[in-house]
Amino acid sequence: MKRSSRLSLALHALVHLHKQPDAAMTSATLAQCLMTNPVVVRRVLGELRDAGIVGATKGHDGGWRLLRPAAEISLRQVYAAMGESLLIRTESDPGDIACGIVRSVNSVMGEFIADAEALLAARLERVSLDDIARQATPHPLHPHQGVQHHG
Amino acid sequence: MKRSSRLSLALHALVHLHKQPDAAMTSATLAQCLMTNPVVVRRVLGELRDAGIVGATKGHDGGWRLLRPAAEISLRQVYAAMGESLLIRTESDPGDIACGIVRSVNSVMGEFIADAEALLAARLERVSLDDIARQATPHPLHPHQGVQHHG
DNA sequence: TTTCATGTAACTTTTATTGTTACATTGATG
DNA sequence: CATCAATGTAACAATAAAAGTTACATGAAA
Repeated sequence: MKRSSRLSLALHALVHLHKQPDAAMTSATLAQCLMTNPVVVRRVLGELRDAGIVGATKGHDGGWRLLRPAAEISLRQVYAAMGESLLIRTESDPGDIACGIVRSVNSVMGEFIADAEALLAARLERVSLDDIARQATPHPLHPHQGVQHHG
Repeated sequence: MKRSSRLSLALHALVHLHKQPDAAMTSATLAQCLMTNPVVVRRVLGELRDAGIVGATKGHDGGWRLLRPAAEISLRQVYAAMGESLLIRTESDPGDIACGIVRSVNSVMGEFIADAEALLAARLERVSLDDIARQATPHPLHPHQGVQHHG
């Protein structure tokens, strides 16, 4: 896996854990599913563990498990746990801040970004891990749920 | 300038052009203001030229000018001209799409991102280049305008 | 026709991310 | 208690994206 974000990697792993609720999955197994490296899996899931979303056990039959039902894990929680922003960085180099124009560009954009972050977080709160899992194996009577718009 | 986005570079350049309406500014002069390279300036402003936001003239006394009043240039237009997304990429590697879970993660996130893009664009439409310029040299009676929230 | 500017291609450097190796740590199990 | 199997983490290598640089063609004005 070359060009993916940690967020979608995390979601992918979480859905796998959700679909295998009876046994823990090792980083090695997950790495095969995600086409990446076990250490990368541990790095990403480690952050979700610190946030109380998954649990890890060592030793025989150890591995990773979901700690909560998928319907109670929102994408907002996942993305907050990763400490990642959905928005690109727009600030300039620290050296530039002497210029008043740079400062005001940073200030205006910074306010905008902070505002937008909150807005996006509120929308991510409405999508759960279960929503993704259901779309992966759609129920016959509810073939396409999709993201909830304009709610 | 090492770690900055093209968008804030563009905004910074545009404010400089706005504050010097009588003469064209060369990429070399702008590069000094922005602490970067003339070619980088030309690359960024070239996209704004294609979008009709700035004009470039060659030869003696040539350089860059704003083609419209700053109050009529919205940040949405600028960011659209750069063909850049404010949101990070979340898709996985093309090789992964065989997995149904990856497809549904991509699908859910893709819908979300598209939705969010539209939302952010609508908000950027409300901020103009003039808003940034006024904050850089605040008017005594309106010392701090800020970004228009919740309007 | 000389000069000064943009336009652009090609390449180098830098930075961030991801992948990898190696090893310490911890818990179950015989 | 020794062993095996897993996570935890540090350190390093490889890769990709972004920015910086050089070089030169093109066009407009004096």
